Amino acid sequence: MARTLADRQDVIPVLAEVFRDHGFEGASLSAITARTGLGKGSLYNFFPGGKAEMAEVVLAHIDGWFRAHVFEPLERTGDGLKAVEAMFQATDAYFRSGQRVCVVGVFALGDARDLFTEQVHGYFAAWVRALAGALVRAGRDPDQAQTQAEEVVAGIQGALVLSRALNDTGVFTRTLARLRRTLADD
Amino acid sequence: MARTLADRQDVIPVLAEVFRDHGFEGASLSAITARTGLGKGSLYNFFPGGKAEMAEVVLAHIDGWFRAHVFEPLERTGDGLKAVEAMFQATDAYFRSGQRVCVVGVFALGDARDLFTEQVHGYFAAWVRALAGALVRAGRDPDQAQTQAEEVVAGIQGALVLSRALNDTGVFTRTLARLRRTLADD
DNA sequence: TACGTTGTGGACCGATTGGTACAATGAAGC
DNA sequence: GCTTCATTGTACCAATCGGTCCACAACGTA
Repeated sequence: MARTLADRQDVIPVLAEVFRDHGFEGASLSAITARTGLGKGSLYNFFPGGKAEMAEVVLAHIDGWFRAHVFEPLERTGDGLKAVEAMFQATDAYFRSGQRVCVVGVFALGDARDLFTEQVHGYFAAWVRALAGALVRAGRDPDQAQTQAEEVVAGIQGALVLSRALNDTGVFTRTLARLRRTLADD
Repeated sequence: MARTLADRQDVIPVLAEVFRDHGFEGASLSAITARTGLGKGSLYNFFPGGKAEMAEVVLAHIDGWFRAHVFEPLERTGDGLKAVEAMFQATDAYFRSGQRVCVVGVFALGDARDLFTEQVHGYFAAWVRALAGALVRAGRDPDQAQTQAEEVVAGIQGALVLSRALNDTGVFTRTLARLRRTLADD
């Protein structure tokens, strides 16, 4: 029979979408096979640790994307407010204006949190910390920066839950607009 | 052997906690049996429609609690700001200051949303609508009321996600305090 | 061209799933 | 006290789960 020749790196974003759509438990190997086109021999060849390793790799991939596009720009852009604006743009793009949910958030609310405690914690802690740092560089005092960072990250997560529950991506868009204004005011 | 004699109404809150902790798919019948102490004969006697009916009953039960303690007080209390404050107190109590997550939010992010679309949508739509109504009675113009209601409900959901991810219920408490201030200002 | 290595797909495995069937037990009524 | 009915627990079912194993095919090298 004709065979797929695949590359591990190419599989990871597809895997991410399966976990995003279905959660950790809902993402069965048959759902993964259907979406990736790869049989178990290939999947276990790329990910000898099985499904848990697939999820770990997906979390690391997402963490890497956010590190490159959100956390490090927040940490390194001199102009704090510019950094924050870039964060909003990257986040809006990543979540496709509310059309896709946050895998880490999905994992946080389920049994997967117990399996991937450090990755889930680390992702959110890094985001809050990086954003607080940018706000401090924008002139906020540290306590206020921490409070606003928490508000923004929680606000984004909540908007994703509500958007999906109400089937209305406008909720996400309006929330980002409001959070932008919140941070612009001083 | 000794048998449990159970009442359907008593089982529902216990079922709710299983779905809250594990999500819809993660809540296997064996997990439900372990937590409720009931075998399948009893579970299927109470819930002939099986697991989907158990989840429906749980969602209806939660909806009923929120209707009684949150949505209707928001709709019926003449003093809009008093109603809002009561909502915050009830919500804080229900989520035990961030120690327990929102079943409906958990379902919203997973495959269960597709099974329980109307219940998930209805719960959040009712909450936003009731809160917006109270804010209008408190003197906000309707657009502002709607925006603030969305902000609060999304904020609560986001705080639950972040609290659980960071294993820090302080996030929830601080978020409620901030949302209270947001609504108190005019 | 032949042989060895690597990657693939899917059959098969034991375990668990949601659900069904039914025997046993307890309660209620006569 | 006996009979009937309701509730219970669990054996059993087919299906699916995550994972293992292996035959086969393709590719690379001598």
